[in-house]
Amino acid sequence: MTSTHLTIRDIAALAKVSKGTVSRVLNDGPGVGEETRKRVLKLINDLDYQPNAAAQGLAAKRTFNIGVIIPHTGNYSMASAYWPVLLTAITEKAAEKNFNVLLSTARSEEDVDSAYRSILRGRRVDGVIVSAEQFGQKQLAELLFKGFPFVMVGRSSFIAHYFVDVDNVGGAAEVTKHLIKLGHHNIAMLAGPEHFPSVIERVAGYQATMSAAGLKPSIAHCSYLATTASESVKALLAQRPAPTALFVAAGDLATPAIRATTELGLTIPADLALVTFDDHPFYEYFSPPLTAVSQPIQMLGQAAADLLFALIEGRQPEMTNRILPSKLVIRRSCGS
Amino acid sequence: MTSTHLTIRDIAALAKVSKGTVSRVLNDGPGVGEETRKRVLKLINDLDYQPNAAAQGLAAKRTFNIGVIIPHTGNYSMASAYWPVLLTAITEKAAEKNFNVLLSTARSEEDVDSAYRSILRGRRVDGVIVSAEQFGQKQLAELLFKGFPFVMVGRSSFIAHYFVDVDNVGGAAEVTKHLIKLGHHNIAMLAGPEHFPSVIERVAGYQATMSAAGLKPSIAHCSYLATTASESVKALLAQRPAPTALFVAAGDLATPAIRATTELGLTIPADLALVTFDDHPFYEYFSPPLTAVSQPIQMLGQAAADLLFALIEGRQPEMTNRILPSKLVIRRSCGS
DNA sequence: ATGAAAGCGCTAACAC
DNA sequence: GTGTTAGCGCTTTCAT
Repeated sequence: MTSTHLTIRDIAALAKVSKGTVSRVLNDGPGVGEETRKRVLKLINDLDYQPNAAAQGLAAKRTFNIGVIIPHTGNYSMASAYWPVLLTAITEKAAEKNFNVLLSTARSEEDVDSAYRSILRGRRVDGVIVSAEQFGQKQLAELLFKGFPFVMVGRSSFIAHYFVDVDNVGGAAEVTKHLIKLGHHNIAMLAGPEHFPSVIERVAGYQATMSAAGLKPSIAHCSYLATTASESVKALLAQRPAPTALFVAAGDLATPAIRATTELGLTIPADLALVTFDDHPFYEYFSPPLTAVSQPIQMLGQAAADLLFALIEGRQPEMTNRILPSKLVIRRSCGS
Repeated sequence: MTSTHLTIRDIAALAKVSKGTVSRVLNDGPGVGEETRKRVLKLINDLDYQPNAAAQGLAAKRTFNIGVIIPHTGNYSMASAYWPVLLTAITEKAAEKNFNVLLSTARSEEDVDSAYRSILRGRRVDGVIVSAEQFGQKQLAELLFKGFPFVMVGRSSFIAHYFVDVDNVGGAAEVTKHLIKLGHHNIAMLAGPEHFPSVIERVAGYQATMSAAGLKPSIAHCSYLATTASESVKALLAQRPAPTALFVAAGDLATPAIRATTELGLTIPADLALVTFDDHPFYEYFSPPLTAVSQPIQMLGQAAADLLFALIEGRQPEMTNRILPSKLVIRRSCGS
């Protein structure tokens, strides 16, 4: 940036007013005559003047940036449309408010911490949207303690705060009911890591529905790594009587599960009905097309951003959270 | 943020040195005694002090942020793994350098302009990575004129500058050769909008290979909208003699093309061999599994970031661009 | 309604 | 090697 930039001084001089007045115009503040306001505004537009963000931030103690911290367990999860869509929705909401989005991808607990330090401690953002499951308890507690605006996507198990989430219990229950209605009695569930809230909720929805139908639940937990997922599926399917249906309760687990069934020589849906959580535009083209629980990802992002901006602007949100309904998209893998 | 923050003053006072010395320590500058450096560093660590980014930015004229402007033509392109993977690669490279990533998603020319204004004119970033195809000519020219560090992902047709790109010509040629080797003579190509450099290059690779083999090229251009893509495919396949192979030269066009063939009652690969550009982890599970040109997306992101940081740090990059090879991933849709 | 002036928390000369 | 000081470009009292 060699060229000398326009500053508020320049505008003030050209408009023959003080910097203070220009600042008032800039911030739509009161106490400026209609006459002068117009004159200053015209100058700003004509010269394409943009205030220096750092200077504004330093003086006014706000950055007009929001932070978004997203986890990515390996490259694989990038195959999912979840994060990109969420991020886009958030970015668009932010743009409406003239906010920018500062992104941090966190691969590990360590990354989470460094993201936290760099973004939050350096006061680069006015608020932050975080993934509950991956964000450390310690950092979360500090945010809460400091009263720093933040909202979680997905509820946290250890902290009560603002969050948005899909109705995991309802979604899982719907899947289970559908499978039962199709005549299945032995319905197995492949779930993610045990302590994750979303996992706990999906398990709860499944278990409650199974019990209500007098059926015996059968659950395997696994990490989000493809190999452990495949192993878990094989273990589930080795049980006797063999499950005739499999509920894959996490998006990243769908293809590993399919691979495992293929390796086992099973055909979907003839030998095994399969339903997965979190839909994807490509599932329609799978062999067979995948029945999936569609999450309102875009709405989750918008809701998270709305909540955050309410917090940032000091408005007390009416609700401390938003639980959005999922929708079961029935294709062929469940055998209907 | 109610709690009062630690500043450089506090550290200076506690260490019984001046702010200047603390600043030197902070920036690994010379002229600080080993003794004092240690003492200050310990204080910084113990108190978990983080300098205020706005103040640093204002004083030093650098932000430690880089901007990334990504286009998204509708929600659909978010199904592709392209942007998420690119973004992740960039973010990780940035994290290594202790830079943050400021994200702008641009849906339209208008968005591009507002992203530009807000990010660049406000001097919120030290450099920017942009998608050539979507970034306006005017803004690009201004960046160049000002000597502002930026690199493009995908080459621009109207501006010569630093960029990274996949070998579009080579990738398209490889696809075409493969199809010819499989015995096809009537190979049609579905390409994106005519004026996009990536499209032009892929068309060139296809045409050259067809001509060299004495075959007649047959190309349909379409927008990235699913409906126009489907129509173009139908038009291509209505030609006589009918094409026996279809080269879909853009990732976003693959599923619309498949849908069109299905609607036409054609079976892949029996009636029509199909190959697409830009691979996706899910293609393996399609019916039939899709043969695709895999782009080194992660490496593109890393290369772009490397180039940008060289520019930001004032090092003259050895190369003005990086063209990375693609890889043809053969599955069943091409009939091999 | 407007101007003047005091910072915001840093960096970078420049002294010593 | 270390302290002092003058800004960086804004916002925000406080006068007028």
